Amino acid sequence: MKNGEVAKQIGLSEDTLRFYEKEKLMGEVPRVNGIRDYSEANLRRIQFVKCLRDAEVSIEAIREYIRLYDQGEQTIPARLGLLEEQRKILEERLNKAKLAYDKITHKIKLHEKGVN
Amino acid sequence: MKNGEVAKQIGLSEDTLRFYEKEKLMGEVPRVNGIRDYSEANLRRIQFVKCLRDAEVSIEAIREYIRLYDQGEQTIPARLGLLEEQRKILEERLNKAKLAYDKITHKIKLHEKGVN
DNA sequence: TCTTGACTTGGAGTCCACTCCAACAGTTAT
DNA sequence: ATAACTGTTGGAGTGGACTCCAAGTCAAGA
Repeated sequence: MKNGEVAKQIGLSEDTLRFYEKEKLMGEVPRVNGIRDYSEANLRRIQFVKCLRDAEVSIEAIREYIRLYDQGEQTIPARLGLLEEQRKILEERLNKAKLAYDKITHKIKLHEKGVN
Repeated sequence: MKNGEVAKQIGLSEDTLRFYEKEKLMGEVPRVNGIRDYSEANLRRIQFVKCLRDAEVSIEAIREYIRLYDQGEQTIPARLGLLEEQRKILEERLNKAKLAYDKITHKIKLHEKGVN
């Protein structure tokens, strides 16, 4: 599958896909006549990366996770540590979003009641 | 209350406080001998802005909300629209964070079971 | 054969939200 | 009164994550 098709299917720009490759988030991407031909494994990884990026996990953290992953079994403890860390960050973000959401909801309610 | 004290109390850098003022997020900040002397109203606003920024609401959106707020009652409908919009964005973010969180949790579980 | 269109690369540019800095001023402690 | 501290301004610099662009290659269709 070529870059343009993947971009369309996954919902990322072609540039972003190339950028992620440069940033070592996707491992080896095979070429046919110099043209990218993403494998199934590539696609799964892109999906995973996109999911993490959607949740605003940093490129840096994703790269580190993948670097470990590609080194095999003995990095599992390190990977676990990294995942837990990201989980904490996400939890924090969730809480902050929730808080702002609630404050906004509260403000809306005040408006609706004509209090404000 | 002076810039440094406010920074310490609220948990923002002094530069950030000045930056927010430049970006029109704080309205008038009174000066004594050219030195900022934040009022109670200023402080409440800073708190609110911080809460929104913690939830990653853009400076742009915050500025717009505040611009409306400072124009009084007749902007309430517009403000409501803006708040609803931000609420939607936050909801989206929450969902994405939740999704990534779940995927990561799932991956951790797989590791714990030694599957991966 | 010529054009169109999708692809390649390396590198520059953009946007956002800060963050740092130089140069200066006023207050406080010794 | 001199140093240390805390503040001021305008403007430049930073880091992250893209996004755009020029110049080129290659394959397929009119």
